[in-house]
Amino acid sequence: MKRAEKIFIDYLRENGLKVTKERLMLLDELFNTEEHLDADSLLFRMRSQKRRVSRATVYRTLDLLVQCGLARKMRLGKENYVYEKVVPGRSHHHMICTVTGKIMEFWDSEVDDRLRQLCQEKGFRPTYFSISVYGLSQDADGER
Amino acid sequence: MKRAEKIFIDYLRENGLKVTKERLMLLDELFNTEEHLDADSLLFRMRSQKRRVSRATVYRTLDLLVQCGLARKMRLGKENYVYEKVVPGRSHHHMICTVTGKIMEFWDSEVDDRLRQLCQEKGFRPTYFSISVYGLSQDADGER
DNA sequence: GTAAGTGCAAAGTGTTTGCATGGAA
DNA sequence: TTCCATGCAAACACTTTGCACTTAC
Repeated sequence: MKRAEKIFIDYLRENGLKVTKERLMLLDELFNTEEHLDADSLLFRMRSQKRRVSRATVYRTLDLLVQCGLARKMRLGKENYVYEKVVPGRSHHHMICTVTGKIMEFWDSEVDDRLRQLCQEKGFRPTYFSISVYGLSQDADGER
Repeated sequence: MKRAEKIFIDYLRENGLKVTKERLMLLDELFNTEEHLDADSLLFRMRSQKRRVSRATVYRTLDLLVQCGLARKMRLGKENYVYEKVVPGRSHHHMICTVTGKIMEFWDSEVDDRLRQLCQEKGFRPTYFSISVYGLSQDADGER
């Protein structure tokens, strides 16, 4: 069994919740994509594989995945929420191209360390940092 | 006339738009508050001063203010958009307390410089950085 | 006088919820 | 057999839009 699946199942059992095929299918789908997904894209991906779930279940399951730490829920400048799997040791930030919509991930310990230091100076206890850099990716230049 | 008002009026004239009392009142109100406002709070502040405008006009005017660079539109983890005035030389990021909802501003050239450098390495041309640090502010500790 | 702005209410959007039915434990 | 989960549709919260009337220019 995959690591994430174990975490999810343990979480469900510990909380008196049920392990359903819908929940496992959604977990699987989220972890099989590298991209950031919104609820609708996830729903569409499920349907294109004939793994039928309702939109409500998608939202409810994504919530659970966030609660047990397997997913992250964000807004990246769009109107809707996007979700991404959480992989330990793979924390990262985003560069978002305002022309193509493309999202690049990056991470840098120097930035994170400095932010942590600033928090300490202000007496703020950080849970997590969300950095979104908006601008133009290389491939967008031609399209302007 | 205040700097922001001049910018706004110039922008309107240049674009064949009209300078209305509603638009000026809203600009004034936004620039008279230090906080981040959502459309409804702004509407409420206007009403409490008997400066009557409709909700639609609030949204439409905030849009204009964003377009002419006098306001910034963001999501800070909440469901709705918040707006803040843009004051030159006062760019900043946010620390958001997940318990009290309190928002602190901060700015640090070291972080910004490092981010700019990272962008350059990736061939990304940044327009702006949005950093949201979520966590607990000092006054939230007692409430847990 | 004319084009643009306003307020209102209706329509949109993305997300959440109530309820009857279905399914895991 | 007992709750919990699901699917559906209705409800929601916030934002945008169409339209008749008003106002800046």
